Parts: sequence; C-alpha cells; structure tokens
Amino acid sequence: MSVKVTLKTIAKQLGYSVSTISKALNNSDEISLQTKQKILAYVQDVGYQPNNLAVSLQRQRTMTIGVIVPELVHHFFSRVISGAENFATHAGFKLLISMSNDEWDKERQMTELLTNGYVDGLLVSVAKQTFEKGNFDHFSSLIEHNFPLVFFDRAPYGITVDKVTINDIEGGYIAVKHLIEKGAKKVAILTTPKHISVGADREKGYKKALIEAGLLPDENLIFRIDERAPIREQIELMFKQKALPDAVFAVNEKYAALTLKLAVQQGLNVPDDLMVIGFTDGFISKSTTPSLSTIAQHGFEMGEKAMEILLEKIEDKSALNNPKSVIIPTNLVERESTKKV
Amino acid sequence: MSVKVTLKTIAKQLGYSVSTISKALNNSDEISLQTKQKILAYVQDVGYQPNNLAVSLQRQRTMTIGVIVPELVHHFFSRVISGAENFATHAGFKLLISMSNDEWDKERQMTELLTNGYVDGLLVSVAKQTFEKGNFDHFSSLIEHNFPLVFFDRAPYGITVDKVTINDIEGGYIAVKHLIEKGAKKVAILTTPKHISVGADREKGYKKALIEAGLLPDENLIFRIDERAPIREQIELMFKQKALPDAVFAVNEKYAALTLKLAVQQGLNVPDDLMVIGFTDGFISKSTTPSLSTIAQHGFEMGEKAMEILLEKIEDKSALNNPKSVIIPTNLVERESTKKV
DNA sequence: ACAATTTACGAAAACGTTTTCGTGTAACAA
DNA sequence: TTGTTACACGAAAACGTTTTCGTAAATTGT
Repeated sequence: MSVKVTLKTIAKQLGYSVSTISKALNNSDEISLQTKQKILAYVQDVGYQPNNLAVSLQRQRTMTIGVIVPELVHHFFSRVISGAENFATHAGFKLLISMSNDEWDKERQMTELLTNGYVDGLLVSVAKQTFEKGNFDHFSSLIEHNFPLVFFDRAPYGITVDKVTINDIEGGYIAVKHLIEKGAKKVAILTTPKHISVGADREKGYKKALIEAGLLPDENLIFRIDERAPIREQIELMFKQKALPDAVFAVNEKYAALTLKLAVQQGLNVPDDLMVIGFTDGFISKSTTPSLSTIAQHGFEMGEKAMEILLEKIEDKSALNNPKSVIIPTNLVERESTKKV
Repeated sequence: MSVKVTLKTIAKQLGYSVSTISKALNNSDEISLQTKQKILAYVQDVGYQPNNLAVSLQRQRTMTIGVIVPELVHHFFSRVISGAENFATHAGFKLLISMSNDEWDKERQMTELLTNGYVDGLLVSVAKQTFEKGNFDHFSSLIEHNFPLVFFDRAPYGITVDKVTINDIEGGYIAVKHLIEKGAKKVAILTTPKHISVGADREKGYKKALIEAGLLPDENLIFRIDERAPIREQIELMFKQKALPDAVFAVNEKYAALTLKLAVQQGLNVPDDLMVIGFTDGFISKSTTPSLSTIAQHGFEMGEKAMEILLEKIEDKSALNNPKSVIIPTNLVERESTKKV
C-alpha cells in the first residue's frame, strides 16, 4: 500500500519547501530551471497527482460544469450534452453529468451536491416531478445567490431565468400543419399530462394548426399518456374508437414508434390509412419501417448555446442582471410515415 | 450580491466560535440544546450550505462514486447506471457520471479528474479507442495505488482487475444456436472490429454454435463494421452477396434494427426469408415491426453487482487482494424476427 | 568596493471545514 | 469548605493546495 504522495511529502524528500514544489509544478519563473527539472523528474517518477479538492478550494474555481438531466437514454438529451461538452471543452471546462430520474428530491439533492463546491456553473433540464410539485425553491435560492445557472429544454415557470428552449408551440404547429397539408381531416394527438410544459405547448401548436385549417379540436382525439401506467394500453385506446383518426401527432419518439407498431398490428397501412409524425429526430425514427416523419430539435446546438450563455455568466458576473431566453428553431423532417401521394 | 455565508461569518454574527457552529450543525452533544436551536434557526434563515470541497478535504471521504461510460445513449449503459445508482443510494452514496465518448484521452482525463479527490471509488466501462491503443496506464496506476476501481461490461485485458461482465461468448452461442434450431443453414454475423472484446467474444460464440451444428464458419459471412464509415452502406454489402444468408446475428441493437429495415426494403420477408437476432433488450427491439429477438443483458443487475463489489472494496481495503470477476447471465428473448413456423 | 538590483527560495496565511484537546464555570459529593 | 465531575464552549491543528510577502545570496552597475 503506497502512501499518498502530496506536496508535503515531496518537499520533505527533496529538501525543498512546499511552496517551492508548488511553484515549480506550476512553472513559475521564480524557480530556477535546474530545480524545476529536478522536481519534475521526481514528480514524474512517483506519479504525483494534485488533489483537485484542495486546488479548487484554494482557487475558488473548479473549471467544471454540472449538467442535470431528467433521463440519460433520450437521444435528445445526450445530443444536448454532447453540444454542451463540445463548447465547454474548448473553453477548458470539464463536464460532470447527473440525472434526476425525473424525481424532485433527487434533482434537489444533486443540485446541492454540485453547486456546493464541485462546479462553477450548472445546466439543468427540470424533472417532471418538479413541475408536478411546482416547487422550484432549490433553483430560486441559487439564483438569489447569483450562482451561474442556465436551463435548457424544460425551464421552471413563474421565475425569470436564463434558458434556451425550443419553440414547442411552433413545433407542434408545424407537425400538424404538415399532416393537414397531406390531407388529414381527423388528427389525433398523443401527449403528456398538462403540467409538463413541453407537452402542453406542443398541444397548443396542434390546436392552433387545426383551427387555422378550419378543423375543430376534439377532446376525444386528445390522449394524455400517464407514464405511471402501461403506455401501450393507453395508445391502444385510440384504436378502439368508433371512428379512427386518419393521422396522429405523437409528442415524442417513443409514442410515435409505439403508435406505428400498433397501427401495423391492426392491419392499417401507414401512411395510407394513418399518418404518423413524432418529435425528436433520433435513431428510432430512422430505423422503423416505414421511417417516421418528425420534428427535429437540434439538441447539439441547444447544448452549445446553453453552455455559451453559462460561461458568459461565469466569466462576467455582471451579466447576471438581464436573463437571456434563447429559442432554437425546429424543423420538419419528412419521411415515409407521412409520405402520401 | 449576497456575500457567501460560511461557518466563519455565522460565528461572527452569532458571537460563537467556528467550532461551536460546526458542532451544533453536526448535532454534537457537546453543545447545549438552546445554542443548537439558536444556531439552527439562524442557519436556516440565511440558507447556509456547507462547502462540499472543504468537508471532503477534511473528512478524506466524499461519499460519491464516479461512473465512466463510453456513451450515454445506449439503453444498456443507462440500465447499468440505474442499477448502480440504486445500490449506491441505499448505502448513502451519490453518483457522478461522465462519458468518455469512446475516446482514450477523454477517458484518461475524466478518471484523473474524478479520482483526484472527487470520488471515493470508480466504476468504468472502457472506451473503444482505449482497446485500440491497448494503453491502460491510467487504470493500472490507480490499481497500484489501491484506489477502489471496478470495471463493468468492457474490462481491460492483460491486467487482473475486479470486473462484472456478461459471458459474451455464451450470449453469441445462444443467439446463433437459436437461429440454427429455427432452421437457419447460412447465418451471417454483423460484428465489430476484432479489438473490441465484446464483439470478438460474441463472434467466438457464433463460430462455436456453427461448428457444433456441423456448419463451417465462412469468412464471407462475417461483416466487421467500422463505425468511422457509414454503417448502412456496410450492411448493404451483405445484401449484395451472390447467395444471401438466411439468418443474421447482429452484435448490437443498432445493427439489428438497421438490418431489419434494409431487409424489408429489399423486399425480403422477416423472418421467412431472413431471420434477424440482436443483442441488448432495449426499446428499439420491442418497437420494430416485426419485433426483434435478442439476447437480454440485464444491465440493471450488472450495475447493482458492480456497485456492491466497489462499496465492499471501499469499506474494507484489505479485500483488495483478491480481484473478483463476476459474470451476469444472459438469456434469449424470442420475438417475431425469428418466429418461423 | 559599495550600493542597487535581481534571483531563488521559504514562511505563513488562506480556502472552509472537522476534530482533538484544553479550560473555565457550574453542579455535585463529602 | 474543598475536591471531583460534568457541561459548554473555544483554540488550534489538520486536510492539500496556492499565493503574497519577505529576504538572503548572487549579480550587476559605477
């Protein structure tokens, strides 16, 4: 069991003071070339690594950014993380990721862990349960203390914050307008419970497109999925309706893929009998047969932009006064599931 | 801009010493009930949060575990993380996740960041590029210094380490044996380059099953995908062969889904003309039409087990002598893509 | 040869905690 | 009363760094 090697032990071994060792390792010009080399050689030999805790504590800076996402498996979130990381790396920052599991308490716990010393700034997409509770205290106290914080995709409501999101209303609108242009007369929506803002907004866009086309939104065509129950069964309800819809807008990739599968099982032809469009352009949408039309969210750019804003706030704390709200545009990706005529 | 509140500022405000404040907050019985209450009340009021860096530095313990995965999007990895987190939470530990992006340098950088103070132990699944380079120095130096480290799924070769993996040879064997039992005579494999051990092992299982059934492995039926080039085109090569295979074993979910899609595009009926089986039981396999048979890996249990071993090592450093190697069993999940007759 | 400057290093404080040890006062026993 | 014990708190060291400041010795200038 090798004993831990610190500046102190090195200093003792080499007969220098701790400060000399530290300066030599930081390449200070207060130290002569010879001693630097001697120290460097020894340090290499014993494989010394500085203790990050001590360094950060002293420097009052960690050069790392925390990211909290609700879930990791989502293609979209992982794209955001990649974008954020890309930007951060170029600025010399590292990333520490953690997931809230869409739970309020875990989210609270992780933001406290990270913000009390581990990171210089935080990027977060808030948990579903947090929206349900409507309790954003763990964030507002950070904001009060001027801790650099930027939200992405899912931001708290009721408090003004820096955020980069997509225009979900517009995304929903574009999707449904596309369906209508392709001839749909009766379009259903598979969405989330109302308290999830992204789902609610996409639903608003859905209604807007319907009304604009002179179609009346019909509550019987709106299916709000409760993820605590089996999803498949809830989607099946749609197929049990007396008059089937001729198109469906699913607010995420998972619902879209499931709808597609169930439709085929029912003997329906997609897109001829039923058109399907999803949200998020991940691997799933490309790999189904027929492939799924969808609204692309550009997570990578969202991550980059969010990180850019965050680093600005870190560099220049005075920029904290005017919260920024950036919107990343979406766009339609047309594939086979809506390619009618 | 509220000034940062520390033990020192609290002490000054309340007229106590720093040590008294600290003890009160840690509920030491050296402090009278009255003063505790007074201090508690004040602390609540100003919203004091201890600095984790300082606490960890002093305690020489962080109560957090680092996890390094190659990628986040994979369903399998995120299941492992969930399992690990589940176990860790019960033991009072938190998780910090980071991804190597399958790059050697990023992997090295993150292990150094995490192990130099941030975490008490590390769980890692090694990056593809690390296998290519064959350079595991960043891990062996940790092992030399007795830092608690456990690998999962992808472990380094050439050095003995604690690890929990699946039996990839067996998994490949089971998959191919299933295809043969269903009547396949000419089974192709879509695998990774040879240096990726999981791919190589599944290929071994593939060959074993073939030989056992009296079929000769044919190099023309082995397709090693290079992910730096377009994957789709490489799979299409398989369909351009003079004599098509009647079954294919894809070593991961992505390749399987793509194969399925391309087969349908070629006008082939799956499973009648071509059977397909994948690896990893994620959302994709369930949502395709036809749904994909696959080998389930049980990532959640792998994560739990890996964490269990890691925490044991942390608690009892003497257990470091005999590295453990645990194997999580796999099993066949039969779905439509192989359901012939 | 002497002052002025530069060079090369060390002492000590600081970052924010925890913890060991010491100590003055109050309460108790004899 | 005096001696003992318990109580409630403070001083200071420690965790492993960085950084400011001070200062001998070496170098330079005249």
